[in-house]
Amino acid sequence: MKTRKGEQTRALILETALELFRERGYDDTTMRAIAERAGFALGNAYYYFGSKEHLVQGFYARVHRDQLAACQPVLEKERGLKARLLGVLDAVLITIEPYHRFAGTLFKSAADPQSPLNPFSRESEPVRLESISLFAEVLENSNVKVPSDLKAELPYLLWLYHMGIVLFWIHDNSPGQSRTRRLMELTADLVVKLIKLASSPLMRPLRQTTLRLLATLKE
Amino acid sequence: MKTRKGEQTRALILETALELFRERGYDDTTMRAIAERAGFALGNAYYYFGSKEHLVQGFYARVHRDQLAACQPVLEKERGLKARLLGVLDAVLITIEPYHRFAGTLFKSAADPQSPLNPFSRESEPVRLESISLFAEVLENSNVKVPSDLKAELPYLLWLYHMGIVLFWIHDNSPGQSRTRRLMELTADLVVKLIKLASSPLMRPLRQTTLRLLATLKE
DNA sequence: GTACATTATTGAACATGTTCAAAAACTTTG
DNA sequence: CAAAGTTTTTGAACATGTTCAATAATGTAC
Repeated sequence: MKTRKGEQTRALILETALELFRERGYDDTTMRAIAERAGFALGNAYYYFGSKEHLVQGFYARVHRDQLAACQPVLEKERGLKARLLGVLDAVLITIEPYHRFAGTLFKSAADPQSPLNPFSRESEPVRLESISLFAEVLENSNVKVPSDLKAELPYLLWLYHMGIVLFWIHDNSPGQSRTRRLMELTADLVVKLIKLASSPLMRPLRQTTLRLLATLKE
Repeated sequence: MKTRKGEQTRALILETALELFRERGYDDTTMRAIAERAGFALGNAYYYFGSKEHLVQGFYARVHRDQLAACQPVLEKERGLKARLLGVLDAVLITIEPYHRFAGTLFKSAADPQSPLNPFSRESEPVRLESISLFAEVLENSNVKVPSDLKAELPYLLWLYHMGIVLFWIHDNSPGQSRTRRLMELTADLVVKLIKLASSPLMRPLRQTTLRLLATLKE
């Protein structure tokens, strides 16, 4: 039956939750507070979201949507790899910025291999794949040529790199997370140089060894 | 006053906790169960350990002590860097093996920047510094020569590498965590080769750039 | 040994995530 | 529209981490 009424309540609960997450962080946002502000009984929140953590999956999806939108202009205009990469990273940081306080305690659960919030988990797969394909896009329409063996794995590697930046951002307490931005600039440059270096025919043997290692890791 | 009685109770509670962690994992070990099996009232556990997480600091200290002991023979005998490195990694894996189930849910908290369990936190500093100095030892008495600029940072980098291995181990559900052992072999070889490569005078400029980046990251 | 101080221990209370059976609201069917 | 079925909502109950004031045990000083 899945009526419109349900969808509305569901959306309202998620909105309220994100609002409270921004205001007080994860731990200090109680399920009771969410239910109360949304105007429902406690149990109702659990009808739509199986647990507090499931609310965070909603957060992921929401944030990814906003990131896509935020980096579109740059990806349409720019062709240089570094500029495109920075465009995406910039979009990511801008989108998650209001949630900095929230992100710390969130990553609690995210690091647990059993948790559905883990970026490598099956539950996170949809968002993860979408995110990886965004980096494929970054690469695809840039003016940098990479050999096909590397090209296949590079989007995933760039996604990993981007996760590293986000991890650093979480720990970054400098005003406005300025250190993360510095890191972003420095490493983006390095990453692009490294890609060009690794693409050289001279590097083929080392490149293939490394790619094989990577394949082993991914099962 | 800090009498012997107190120390005994404290030790008993920690022992019981580790026992239960091994048996049922972290989440399924309730503070009540620990208190009950140790033969005390619930509140008493909190007299000695401020929270459930504080019990984990006890786990860290204990495990580090065992690791030191386990790798001592290899460090006294071997001089080759790869063998010494593998000796330590092997000791680490052997020591934490009974806690594999526990480690997953544990790293929940460990990833939270605010949590005292975070390996980078101030509370973890004592154990962290001891662990880093173990890698200094690995390097110091090996037969590999590294330039002094690199030598200063290398123990920390090796510690990071070792944390990466442990992180992989946590996620590794292959029987006996055999994939982690394969990864260990492969990467230890790579790491040693990389160290030798980075030590070459030709690599000085790139090495220094990278070290400067690292310094920036560490504040 | 008695009085005092410190350390250990208890048990009850509280907050919060989660579950669930029952009630209410809504939709479909005849 | 009434009956039957489905979705939504409620409120009370439960488990567990945590706190705290009260009590017991232990040590110290005279």
